[in-house]
Amino acid sequence: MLAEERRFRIREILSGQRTITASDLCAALGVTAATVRRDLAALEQDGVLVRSHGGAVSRMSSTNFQPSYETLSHSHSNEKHAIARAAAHLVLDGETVFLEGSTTVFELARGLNQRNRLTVVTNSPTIVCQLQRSSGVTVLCTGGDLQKDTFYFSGEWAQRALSEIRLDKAILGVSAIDLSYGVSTANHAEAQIKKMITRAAKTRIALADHSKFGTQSFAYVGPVADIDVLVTDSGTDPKYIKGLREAGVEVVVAECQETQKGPAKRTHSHK
Amino acid sequence: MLAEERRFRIREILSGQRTITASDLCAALGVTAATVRRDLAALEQDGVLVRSHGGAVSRMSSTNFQPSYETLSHSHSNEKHAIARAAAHLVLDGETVFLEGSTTVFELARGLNQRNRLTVVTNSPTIVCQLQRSSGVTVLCTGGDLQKDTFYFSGEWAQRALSEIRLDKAILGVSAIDLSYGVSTANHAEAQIKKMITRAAKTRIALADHSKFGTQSFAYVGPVADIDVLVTDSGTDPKYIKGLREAGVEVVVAECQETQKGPAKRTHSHK
DNA sequence: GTCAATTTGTTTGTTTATGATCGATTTTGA
DNA sequence: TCAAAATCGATCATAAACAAACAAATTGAC
Repeated sequence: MLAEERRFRIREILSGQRTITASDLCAALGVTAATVRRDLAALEQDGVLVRSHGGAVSRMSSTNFQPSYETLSHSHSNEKHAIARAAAHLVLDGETVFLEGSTTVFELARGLNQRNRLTVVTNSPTIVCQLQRSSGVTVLCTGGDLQKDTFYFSGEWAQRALSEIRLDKAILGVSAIDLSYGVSTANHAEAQIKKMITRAAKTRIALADHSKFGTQSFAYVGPVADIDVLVTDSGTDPKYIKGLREAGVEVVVAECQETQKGPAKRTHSHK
Repeated sequence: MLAEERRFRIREILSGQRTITASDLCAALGVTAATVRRDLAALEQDGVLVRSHGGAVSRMSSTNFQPSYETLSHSHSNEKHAIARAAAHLVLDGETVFLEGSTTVFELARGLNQRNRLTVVTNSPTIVCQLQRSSGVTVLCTGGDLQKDTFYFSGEWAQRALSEIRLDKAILGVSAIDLSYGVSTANHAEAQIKKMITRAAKTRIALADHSKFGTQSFAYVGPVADIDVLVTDSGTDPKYIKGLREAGVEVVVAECQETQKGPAKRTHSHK
């Protein structure tokens, strides 16, 4: 086998999964650890991956494109997974959906890779990268100015793109939700974009884990009644769920399945 | 068997598979390794394939899993690095530049992370991700439809965004350049975008390693005179450089500086 | 036919890729 | 905290692939 072919295979594997161990690669490629290490070093030089003890992490599949998000995603990650999984069921093949950049929505995007005839519009480069190789998903991006803190696009180009489309569904992360004040967010530009997404979509799906409830943030987005479906986790206070349902919001409570991990094949996240 | 016939067979084989080993070709064509190597060298010069130790990788395989530009990034990486480094010097702090998605340009983007007051516009999500953490660089993205084969944005949104801006400099990867035919590319949408970038920029900088010269591709972009500065590597045939300069193009030849490699360095001047 | 130009095969020495070995380092588990 | 296990980086040996020079075969022109 050509060395180039081998490295291509490693890229392939890393496009399907975020991490890979060196010993797995030895087995998969039929070469010794020394060769695998050399390949990984070369690919790291190319910026394809980042090596870590025992294997490597993909740089192209974008979770580690955003350090701030990654640190965030560790907290409540079980809940986020459950919410993302539940919300993914609400997206049907053949639909056109907007995915707004946020950790939970990104989690959801990963689950859409195998879909067919799905059209995804997003303002998040991370989500674009995540879906780049899924052959069954058409990806559009609004473009715009990149916000360095939140890592998605806003500004005139993004707004105009949003003003020109109509979507079956929009999926939004929510950073603060309060029954009386409604939905709010820390960033003015983000609020503006969220408002426009809300206007463009027939069905508005909001994702919020239990820590977001009863909080208010700087920039107002809209009343809770603007939300059609809200997906949250089982840790949410029932009074919020009741209040939302009274306001006409369909609430989906995602159950965290398998609380204890079995023979976990997780990569170590220590630094 | 005629040499021409043999090389055609190699092209045929490579249209069906992404890689081929030299020994397989010896067996398939009934010639010695020396002849195969000569054929591969000729086909590489034509831009049909890229040689790698033990065989060659097709450059035409867009049917394949990954965009070829990503696959090829490691071959010629020395030249690409040199070109990217030289081109980065042409970008000055305070300017507004367009970076068009291609491996070499991506390489360049990595070198811009430390800049100050730089504004980068791009149609490549990869470049967006590359520059996301650089505090001194403002990033804008055209948005648009994501091309699954080449991995950048095109389409109406991208075109309109480009029609509304004026840039100090545009940096474009070139996939095929011929003195008489001009610049061309394999993809119609890409050609369209390249034309618009050319129109929007005051100074047009093209990056092309030596393998791109003397080749033609499907979609016409424009005459070589549209290029203001062309950066290439030292492996380019002087006749092309002379021709470009006669056409009014400023040509920069990037020298591959010998890096950490050992002392045994010999200069075998290619042709 | 001869002769020159081209192409192909062969030889030779060099370079590259790979696997094995050996300490050094890191991780893991007690 | 320590010790065992795994992984790493560096180095070396070997075999394959390489470039270059040369020789042999082929081709085409005269």
